[in-house]
Amino acid sequence: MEQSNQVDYEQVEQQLVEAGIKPTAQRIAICQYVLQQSDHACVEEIKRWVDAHFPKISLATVYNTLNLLVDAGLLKAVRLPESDKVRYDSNITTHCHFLDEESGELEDLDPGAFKLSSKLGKEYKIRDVQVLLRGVRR
Amino acid sequence: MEQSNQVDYEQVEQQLVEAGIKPTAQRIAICQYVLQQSDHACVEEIKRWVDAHFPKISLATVYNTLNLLVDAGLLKAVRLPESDKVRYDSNITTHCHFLDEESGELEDLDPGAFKLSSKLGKEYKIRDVQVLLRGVRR
DNA sequence: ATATTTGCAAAGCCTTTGCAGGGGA
DNA sequence: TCCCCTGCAAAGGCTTTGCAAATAT
Repeated sequence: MEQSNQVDYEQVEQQLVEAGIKPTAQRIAICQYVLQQSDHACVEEIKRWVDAHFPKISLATVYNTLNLLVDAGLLKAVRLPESDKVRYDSNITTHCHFLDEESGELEDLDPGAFKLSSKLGKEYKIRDVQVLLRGVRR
Repeated sequence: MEQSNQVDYEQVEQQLVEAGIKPTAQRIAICQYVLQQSDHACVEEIKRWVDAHFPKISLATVYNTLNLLVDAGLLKAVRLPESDKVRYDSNITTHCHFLDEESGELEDLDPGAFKLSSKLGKEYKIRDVQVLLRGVRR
């Protein structure tokens, strides 16, 4: 497991090109983790993974790349009130998060599990919806 | 306008006592703003207001007091992905926020304007719900 | 050859903390 | 008096930035 397989590599490379981002080796490495494998990872985790799978990379490059991906719309940045750390979510569809306040774990909820009905006036143009449920899971 | 009136003062003092917080002059000053007048203010704004209405206070005390209020449940901390700054919300009921991405303004939405229905399994014990709509308002 | 990207280190921003001095009960 | 609070300054954590060296086309 955790092998950097060829499929991921090429798929990610193509995603970058399509987004107008030059697919450097560092960026591809980061994307293999962040777009394909990780789940709400923070920079620290991303750096750790890349360090284990790529000869050498600087923290600054990790940050630069993640910002690039967010700006390109390939990734969403998520920030929880209790932490200074940004988490990165490759699920860019509108979905709902559940935060287990005991474990700190953040998970995606089944989109069918809830429904948000809005009766907002037409003056509101909604571009994104973020829903965070917090509690505990037994 | 912006007078520190007696009604606010006493009301806030009582809230603090009820929450088990010693009502010092600094804390009351902060609360007069943050519990009574401000709307999603950040520390910077709070400090500015208090400086204008109270002889002298340190930034550390502002932070300490806000954390105290949050821990006591009198205030909610809100953090938007695009900012490092925490905002403080005295509306502690479950409600929905709208962020105008052009002005950066955060407003409460009418609770009747939307509804969140959840069909989550019983293993989920929800303690809080945070909904943020983002977009523009014409 | 030329335009980008990388990497290091330093700086930046917001928030927290240690500790001495001060004030209220 | 005694305890808690305040305020300063320093530290802390995360992220960004400046700039020179390295890289790719």
